[in-house]
Amino acid sequence: MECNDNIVRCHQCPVKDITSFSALTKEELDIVADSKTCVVFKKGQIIMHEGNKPNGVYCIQKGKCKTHKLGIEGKEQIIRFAKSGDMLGYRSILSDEPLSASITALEDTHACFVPRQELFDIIDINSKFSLELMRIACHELGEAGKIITNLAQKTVRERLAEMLLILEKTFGINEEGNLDVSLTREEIANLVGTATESTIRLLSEFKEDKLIILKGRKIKLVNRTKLAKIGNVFD
Amino acid sequence: MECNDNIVRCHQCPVKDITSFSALTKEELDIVADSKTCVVFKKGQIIMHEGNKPNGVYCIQKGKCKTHKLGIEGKEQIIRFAKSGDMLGYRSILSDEPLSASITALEDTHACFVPRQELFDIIDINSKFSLELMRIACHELGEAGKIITNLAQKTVRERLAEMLLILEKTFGINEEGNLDVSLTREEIANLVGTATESTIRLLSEFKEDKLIILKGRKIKLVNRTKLAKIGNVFD
DNA sequence: ACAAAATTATGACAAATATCATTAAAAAAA
DNA sequence: TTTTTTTAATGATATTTGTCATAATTTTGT
Repeated sequence: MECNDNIVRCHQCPVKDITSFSALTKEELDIVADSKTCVVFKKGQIIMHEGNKPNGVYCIQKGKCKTHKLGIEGKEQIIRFAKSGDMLGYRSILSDEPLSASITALEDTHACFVPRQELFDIIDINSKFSLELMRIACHELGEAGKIITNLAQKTVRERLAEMLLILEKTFGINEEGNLDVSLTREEIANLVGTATESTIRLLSEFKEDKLIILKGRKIKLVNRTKLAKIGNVFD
Repeated sequence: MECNDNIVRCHQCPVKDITSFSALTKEELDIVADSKTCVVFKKGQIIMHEGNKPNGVYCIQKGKCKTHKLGIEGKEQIIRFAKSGDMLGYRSILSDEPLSASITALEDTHACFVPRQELFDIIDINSKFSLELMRIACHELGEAGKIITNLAQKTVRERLAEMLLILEKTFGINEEGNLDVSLTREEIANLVGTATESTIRLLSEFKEDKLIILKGRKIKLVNRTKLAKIGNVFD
């Protein structure tokens, strides 16, 4: 799992410019490069565990993760996703609270661990970096408000239609034109906030109505306009 | 509405120590004191409007507010509350996005407006203040995750029971022992994410079952243990 | 490739919740 | 206070969604 070959240092990291670390000076990036550890998580592996106190954050170089909380009777609720360039665990570090959710790799994921202290050291000397962290946290807070409103007011059908569009926006599509993320029906249900059976039924309906094409876990969106209409998506 | 009598300057402000401004030096607090404007909002008045770009934040000295988003067909969704010591509009300012929600006074509310530029000036020179802002935003993000999980997994009945306990925790109780906040049934519904009629019915049930006492908008919690059990509240 | 395990699919039914309609009560305005 | 408006209460009914059961299919591990 540990692959501490710092041959690719942060300065050459392909995701450097899309992370908060883009706000760092060359010297500050040295601090990160010297203290960071490279790690690979296998598909399905838990990266961070709800309730724990992490010693730092992970910066995803390549891969996809889900952030999920334990709900009633152990049922998983997926809160959000993370992909290349995203930082994991910063909420817990910056609020000085235990992790409010677990993070699990959806596919093999390469990430760099940056220790807590180095983060705080940089926050202390670089207000641009601090602002960038605030921007991310506050943006996420706005997104959370949208999700809350949708969960509270939309039907399962509406939420599922919207979620398919969100998944495409988040992960894009692959060569075959399918959503570039593989989720079980149960995971989709845990994301939409419904029973697995309901998700299966509604996806089948969408397929019947030629809005999507299903091939196992491969999902291809066909009629985005109609999906947006069903999902009451206006933006 | 404007009451720019700076007789009570920030240094003597009763809520100074419970706000992020507690991280400021005397000199930095001077900057705030010199640039701030005192304002009073009447009950029901909109303080900030969803979609707008605010020019600064409000710091609540006294009063209560609701933060609410427009949902499907104009239906209001209450996202969170704010009270003495809370800052309004910081999410939008720090993410440089339009307001994701409106803020309305639930009762006459005294607040101080601090212009955007002064905030950024202080962020630039005081990392302790920046960290405090991050702490608040990240804490709220954790709370949002809990709300998402509850909305996705709990029944309306469970959410209403839990919400009564949350309202008590947030606003406390007054001399008469009632929740120290006055909300219409519709507002409670818009908070819980259900139809007004369902809220009315369930509150009546809770009253029947001697869990609460209702007198118009006055709500007194009687059996908190049972409410917590119904609401699947464990903490 | 094969067996075992997990996931997906579908039907039947139950439960929760929304909607619409109407009346009663309370709060706000004149 | 009195009137007007808004809010609360309640019944009847429709709709949505969840639950349980079972079978088919796919994925995973060996």
